[in-house]
Amino acid sequence: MTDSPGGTGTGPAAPRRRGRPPRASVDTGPGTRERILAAARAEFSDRGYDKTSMRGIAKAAGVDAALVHHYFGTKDEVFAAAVEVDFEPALTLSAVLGHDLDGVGERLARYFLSVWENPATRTPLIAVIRSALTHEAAAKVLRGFVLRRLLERVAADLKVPDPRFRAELAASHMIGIAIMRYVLEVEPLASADPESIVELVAPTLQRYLTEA
Amino acid sequence: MTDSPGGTGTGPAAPRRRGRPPRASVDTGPGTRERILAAARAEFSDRGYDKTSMRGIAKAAGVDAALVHHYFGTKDEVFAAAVEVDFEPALTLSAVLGHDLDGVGERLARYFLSVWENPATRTPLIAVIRSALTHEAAAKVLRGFVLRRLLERVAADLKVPDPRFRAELAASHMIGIAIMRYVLEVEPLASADPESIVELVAPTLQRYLTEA
DNA sequence: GTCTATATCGTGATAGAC
DNA sequence: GTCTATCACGATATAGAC
Repeated sequence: MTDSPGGTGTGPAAPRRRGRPPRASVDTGPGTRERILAAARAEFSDRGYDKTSMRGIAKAAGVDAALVHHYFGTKDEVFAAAVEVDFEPALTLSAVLGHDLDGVGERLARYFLSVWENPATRTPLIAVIRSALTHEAAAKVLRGFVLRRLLERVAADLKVPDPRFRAELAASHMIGIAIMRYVLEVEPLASADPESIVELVAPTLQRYLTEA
Repeated sequence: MTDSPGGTGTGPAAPRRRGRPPRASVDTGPGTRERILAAARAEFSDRGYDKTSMRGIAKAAGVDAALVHHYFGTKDEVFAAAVEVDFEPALTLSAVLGHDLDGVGERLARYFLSVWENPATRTPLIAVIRSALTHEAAAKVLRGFVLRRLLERVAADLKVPDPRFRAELAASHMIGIAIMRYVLEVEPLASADPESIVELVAPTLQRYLTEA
């Protein structure tokens, strides 16, 4: 059984490579992979998971559709790679929660807006939120990563009854703002000065997170 | 012209109704049309616009797919008919905003939760929200109807600077709560007692809508 | 490594039999 | 009124030529 390349010579004995790793490992192309990822992020962010097609990603990246499959495999894997945001929130969150809880509302509001005002971090976040309401994989990302890890971290430092509940109320407000301002782009919220939002929202967060 | 039922007696003279309107007015079926609408609401609510198919609606309603087309025409029309909520918000809103702005935060929070706790009103709302982030027609419904008409009505009564902005901040919080509690079903928010939510959220709304 | 060609499926919508 | 049959289209994914 199992042809060894040499064999007896009876057939053409096309030497079928045996040990070749299944997925392209060398990655010679210049920035092809990165271009595809950037295009995927933009597409998922603009259209959400379902309405984004592999063809559309490929066209936006200027490559062939089969290449996307070649690099990432299935569509779900493209999505996962596209929204995988590398910033480590634990670090920055420590600075936000910081030493005491005085002024945590304002620091949190400002941190939240800074993340969303920066296009590099905003794009994958919009992609996740847009897709989370209709696609289960995206919902898992939102629930598991953003909410679980962030909320647990925040709730751990609170000194109020039902800290998890308080943290979720704060999060619900920020998610609502993100949707209306960055996804739905409802005016005048969409064009409002970030500082004017901080000014009004900070006391709310402060109350949820600290006031008994 | 036009046969009178008695006639001359030549035929069996089955008395054909004369004024019969073109589209099934009598609705002979038990509640076929209503069953389709209910199934459509459920499907749109569970899956969002894009992932809901005419075939799926038909199967859930126990009818043929072509019937859905026959009754409603296009998929967009089915959606429009399914989410068209008949409650007149202007009336109830008047009671919420009421005479003075004292306690408007609590009345608004309680009204908001009562609408979402009632399955009859919740289902089409979830359908709209689920679809709004990916489907333009649904976004139009949310933007134009819910936000425009409700927000304008609320903002008109406020006595603060930037009333529209204030009303949107309040709305963003309620939308965020609706998404986390009813769509994503994040715990413990999803199972929390409505009154405990009112208790914490009411002061926030009150401040946004009244405090200078 | 890159792309052409294609297999397979599900979609919305329509025409027409009964 | 209800359903069968079908069209035209776009989707994911794969096989294989160069």
